[in-house]
Amino acid sequence: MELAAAKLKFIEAWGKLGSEWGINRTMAQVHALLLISAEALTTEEIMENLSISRGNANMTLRDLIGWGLIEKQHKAGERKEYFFADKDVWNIARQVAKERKKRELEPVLKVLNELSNVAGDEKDPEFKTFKKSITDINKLAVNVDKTLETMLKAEENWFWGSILKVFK
Amino acid sequence: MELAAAKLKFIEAWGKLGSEWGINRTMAQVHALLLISAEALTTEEIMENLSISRGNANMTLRDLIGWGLIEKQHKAGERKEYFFADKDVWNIARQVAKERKKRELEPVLKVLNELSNVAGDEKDPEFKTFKKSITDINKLAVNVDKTLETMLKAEENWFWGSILKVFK
DNA sequence: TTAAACTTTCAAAAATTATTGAAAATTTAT
DNA sequence: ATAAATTTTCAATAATTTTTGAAAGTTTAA
Repeated sequence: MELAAAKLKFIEAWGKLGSEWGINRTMAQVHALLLISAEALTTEEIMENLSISRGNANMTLRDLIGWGLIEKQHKAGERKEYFFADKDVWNIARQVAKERKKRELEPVLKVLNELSNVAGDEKDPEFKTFKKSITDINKLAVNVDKTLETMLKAEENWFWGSILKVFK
Repeated sequence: MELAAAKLKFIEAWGKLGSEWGINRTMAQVHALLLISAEALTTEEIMENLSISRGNANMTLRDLIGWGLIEKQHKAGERKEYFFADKDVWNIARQVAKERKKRELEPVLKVLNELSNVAGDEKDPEFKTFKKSITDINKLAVNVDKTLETMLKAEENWFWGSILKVFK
């Protein structure tokens, strides 16, 4: 396969994966494009490459900066902005984990905590079932949260070394 | 907070979480409803409880069965079908992990593997960057895959015990 | 059989989400 | 200051996803 075809295929696959996990397809594609670009690209180049509008490119790039996945660069003597992706895959994984933990896991943990304290009749099967499900989900969520917390602090080798060694 | 209000709040939170992770909101809500129901429910009851149409309820229930999260039950002397959710949260987590691994991770691993074999000019920075990104992502994905594989086979206590002990 | 009870299907409609593109805003060089 | 280059905004439009609801299909009891 040619490099150009391979790039297209990767951009498509990354976009699909993103959309299956609740991340805007275009955002994932722009990220993919920058991930496999040796050089930083301009908004113009990204627009052309992915056939998207200026407005879309601008908003998507802003979001990607918000996720901590890309950064703006400036070239000496040039007006326009260049965009460059962090290529360290472990950094990327941590950054995504960090953002999703903050945006999605933490709010749910908060709700689960509130719901853990609902008072009711211990003889009522409906109450008992509710309470048990909430408590169990809460425990699982806390474990996931702790593991992510560890991952955020860890070096890649140490993290996978620890996990895979124990599981071998 | 009243049990009724707490149930509503949980259904809403579970639905929101689902939609943020690429799972249809209604599907997550039906799952939530059954998770906190002591008794199996009929399609009719689910429709009323969540204010959704018969068609929607039917399709959603079929999908949930496809995900292995709920099952049909029949009551002696009754025509209609009842639906009941597995309440074991560790089973649920494994089931979701298993399905998403199969549906989403494995196809991506396949593509990454193909892309790992793209030939090109080692002197070309574009080729080198592409190759390195793909190789690194591939390694990460393989590690995730192995960890999920272990999780699928593991008992809850053993799994979290191993992870959290190492990380303490 | 027949018919009532119940479930499934799917084209059309509604709701949601993503994208466009042109105008407004901003920045920079002169 | 002026104007060209560039970026940002956002109302309108398009695309996608979800939901509806009524008709068709199936099952069961008598």
